[in-house]
Amino acid sequence: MAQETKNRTILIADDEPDILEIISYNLLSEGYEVITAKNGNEAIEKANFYKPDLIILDVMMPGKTGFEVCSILRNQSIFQETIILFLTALNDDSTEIKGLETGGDDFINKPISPKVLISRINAHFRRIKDSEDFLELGDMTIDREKFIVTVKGEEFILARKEFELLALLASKPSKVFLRNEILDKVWGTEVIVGDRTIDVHIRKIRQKLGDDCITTVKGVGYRFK
Amino acid sequence: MAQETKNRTILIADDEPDILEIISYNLLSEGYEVITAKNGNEAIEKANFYKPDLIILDVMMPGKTGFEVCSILRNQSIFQETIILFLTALNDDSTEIKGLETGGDDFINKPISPKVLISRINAHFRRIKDSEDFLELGDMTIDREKFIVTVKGEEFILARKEFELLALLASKPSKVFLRNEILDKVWGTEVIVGDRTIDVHIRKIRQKLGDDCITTVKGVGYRFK
DNA sequence: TTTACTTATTAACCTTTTTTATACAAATAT
DNA sequence: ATATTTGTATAAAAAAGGTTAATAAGTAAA
Repeated sequence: MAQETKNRTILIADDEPDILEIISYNLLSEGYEVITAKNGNEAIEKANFYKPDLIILDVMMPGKTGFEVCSILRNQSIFQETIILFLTALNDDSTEIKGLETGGDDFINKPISPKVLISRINAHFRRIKDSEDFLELGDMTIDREKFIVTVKGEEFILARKEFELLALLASKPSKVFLRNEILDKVWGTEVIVGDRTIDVHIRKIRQKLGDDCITTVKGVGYRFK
Repeated sequence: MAQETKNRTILIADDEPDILEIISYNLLSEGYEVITAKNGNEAIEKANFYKPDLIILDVMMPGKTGFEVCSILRNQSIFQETIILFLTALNDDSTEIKGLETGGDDFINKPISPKVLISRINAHFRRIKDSEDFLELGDMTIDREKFIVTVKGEEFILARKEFELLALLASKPSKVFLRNEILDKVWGTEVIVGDRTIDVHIRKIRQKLGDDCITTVKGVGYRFK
């Protein structure tokens, strides 16, 4: 399992440097990208900057507690789907329940066995499959790593925004993506673009791959296939 | 949280009747449907029959162990997405790791706190939300995510207001929605539209899906089916 | 660094669809 | 029967999206 790179980023927030180091070491050797934070506020900043796939929060931290960090992040739309786990030495039921009800996905007691932690993390990732690197949809193929789209064996080269837009729509075929949703995920929340920008990109994709791969749902959004 | 029905089924397999009873009681009062099994083979049979959304497996059971049951189920495509949790008194790391690597989603040590168990179960269900976006009503199907309405397998495309109106009426079949209620929920409180607007939309829905799906209750409002 | 080229965005304008208003017919209740 | 409410056709208004071309911003090669 180890060695190869997973393309998945994990943020760990804990005020004990030892814990940070042990966990980092183990996650790195499993192939995860690791970001660390020493307190709650740093965790929020780094989460926003690195947009990790999974976040490990110590409950007791100076400044903001793990629970507070979790609620704040869960209120941001980009962290709605992020896996969040709590870590704590406080081994009591009500704390655990509070953590899970605050929006946490798992709750792990210290002392931690690195192997168990990794197993749990892997188990959580097993359920997430949207960011797969290679999509095969009917006669179309989308390779996120090589940035290549294939229709009936023929290769097409899309520009980056075109590609990301297509990949997003294709990640859930026949789901209608709202314009806001598209803007959030392809352009990010900070960037503001005019209201014809999406259309123009859609048009270019259609021009290259054919009109029928993306359908418009007027007043709502766009849908793949 | 308790009382209302969740429309979610949980299968519990354990050879200790006491455990079965305690967990059943707690899950039932949370609104879950509960199925029980006394051993591994029974668990497999009942899983296939009831197709539960979540399965709780005791590791040590006569006949087949929880791990064996898990592998067998995971090999069947219908249980690929099912949430599976293990329960055991064996509190050691390697067992836990084995459980998670066998395809389990969570691993809980006995003795169990029913409240913690429920919190964990709720946390797992929080990630699965497809059933809310999808309505199935007789021979009609309304998919809020895909914005598709289906009648007897045939797909219909409705405009946004038409869709929202239908989805509202269908959200509580046979409830009569007052005109004001409809205006509030579909148009919002600020917008003011003429008094024939609803009728016109109702007409268009009837035109597309047939006259009988929405009935008029004169002087009161409209009702689905 | 400059040049050539690609990509991203915007603005202007066009087309289509959706939504609403109007007018009148039909239905229903009192 | 009459007043009230709802149904229907039509058309206007509004909204949404499509298209094109121009411009800005990046990138890579010379």
